[in-house]
Amino acid sequence: MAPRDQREMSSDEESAASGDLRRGPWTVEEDLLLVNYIAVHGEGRWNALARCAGLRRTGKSCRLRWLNYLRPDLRRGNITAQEQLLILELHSRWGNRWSKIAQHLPGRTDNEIKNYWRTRVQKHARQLNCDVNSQQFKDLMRYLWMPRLLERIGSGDGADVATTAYDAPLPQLPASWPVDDVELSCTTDASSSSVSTDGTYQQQLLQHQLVSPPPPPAPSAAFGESAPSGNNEGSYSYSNSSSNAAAMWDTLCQPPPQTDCHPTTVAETACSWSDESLLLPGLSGDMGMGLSELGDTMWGAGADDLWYTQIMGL
DNA sequence: AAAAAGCTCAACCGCACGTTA
DNA sequence: CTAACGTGCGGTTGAGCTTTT
Repeated sequence: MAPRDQREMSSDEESAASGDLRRGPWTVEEDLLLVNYIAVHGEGRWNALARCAGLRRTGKSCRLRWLNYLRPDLRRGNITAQEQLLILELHSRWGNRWSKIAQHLPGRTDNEIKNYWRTRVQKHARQLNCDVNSQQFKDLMRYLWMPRLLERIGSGDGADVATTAYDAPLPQLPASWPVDDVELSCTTDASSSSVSTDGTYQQQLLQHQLVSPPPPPAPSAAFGESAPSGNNEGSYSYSNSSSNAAAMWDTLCQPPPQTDCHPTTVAETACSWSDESLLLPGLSGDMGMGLSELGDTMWGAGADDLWYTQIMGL
C-alpha cells in the first residue's frame, strides 16, 4: 500500500464522511461568505478558510468556486477567435496542460478551456470519426481552422468576433472590485448561484450591498495575481485589442518547439490560404466522411463556423 | 406542444506533488 | 527524515438548458 493511502483522513474527508459538508451548487449566501472572507483575509489555506468563513464546504470546493467563478478578474462570455487560436496553438504544443494554457489567456480558467476543448474541439473530431490527437485532425486544425481564425483576426474581425451571436466582447472586468456606475439587472434567485453569466455576478453582489467592497488591490496574495507572471516558455502576449493580431501573427510565425510532420508554420499556411489552393495533406481517404460532407456536419450551420461553409462553397 | 436528444459548464473526484511541522 | 497537510491538476459527472424531432 502506498504511503499516501495510509495517511489519516484530512479534516475535509472526515467532515465529508460524517456528512456535515454541503455539496453541489453554491448558493448566493455561500458565495457572499466566501467573497467577504477573502476580501478581508485574502485567499489561501483553503481548509482553514472554509472553517473560519463559516462555510460547510471543503477547502477544495471553496478554492474551486473562487478560482472558477468568483474571482474578480474572470473574463466571461464565449471564447473569442483570438482565444480559440491561442488554445489551438498552445494545445498543439502542450497537450492537455489546461492550467498552463490558461496562464496565457488572462481571465480564463483551466476548467473553461478544458470544457471548450471537450465540447467543441473533441466534438468536431468525433464528427470526423477521427481521434482528436490524430495527425489528421491536427492537420485540419492547422490548415483550416487556425488560418481562418488568423484571417478573421487579421482583418480586424477577429479580436471582437464572437464565435456566436451572443458572444459579444465583454468589457474587461476592473482590476479591483468596487464598481461605481454599473447598471445591473439582477435577478435575486437566492436558491441558485446562476444569477447571470455575463460577468457581473460579483458586481451584482456588490450592488445589493450584501458584500463589503474589498480593499484596493494590495500587493498581497489576495487580489490581482491571475495575470500571467513570468513566462519562461514562450513569448505570448495578449490583449483584447484587435491591433494585437499582428503581434499574435509574429508569435505564431515562430515554429513550434516540437513540430509535427509538416514543417509549414501556421502563418505560412495562412498566407497561402485561398479557396483554390486548399490542399489538405492527409485529410482525404480514410476519414469517416469526405470534405464535402464535412460542410454539412462538422461545423454545422451555426454562425460559429460559418466560415467553413463559406470556404467550402456550400 | 411535448418528448427526446444534444449541449454546456459548474462542480466533484482521485491523484500527485510541494510544503510544513 | 518523515508523516501530515495543503494545493493544484486533469478527468469525469450530471443538472439544467437548448435544440431538434
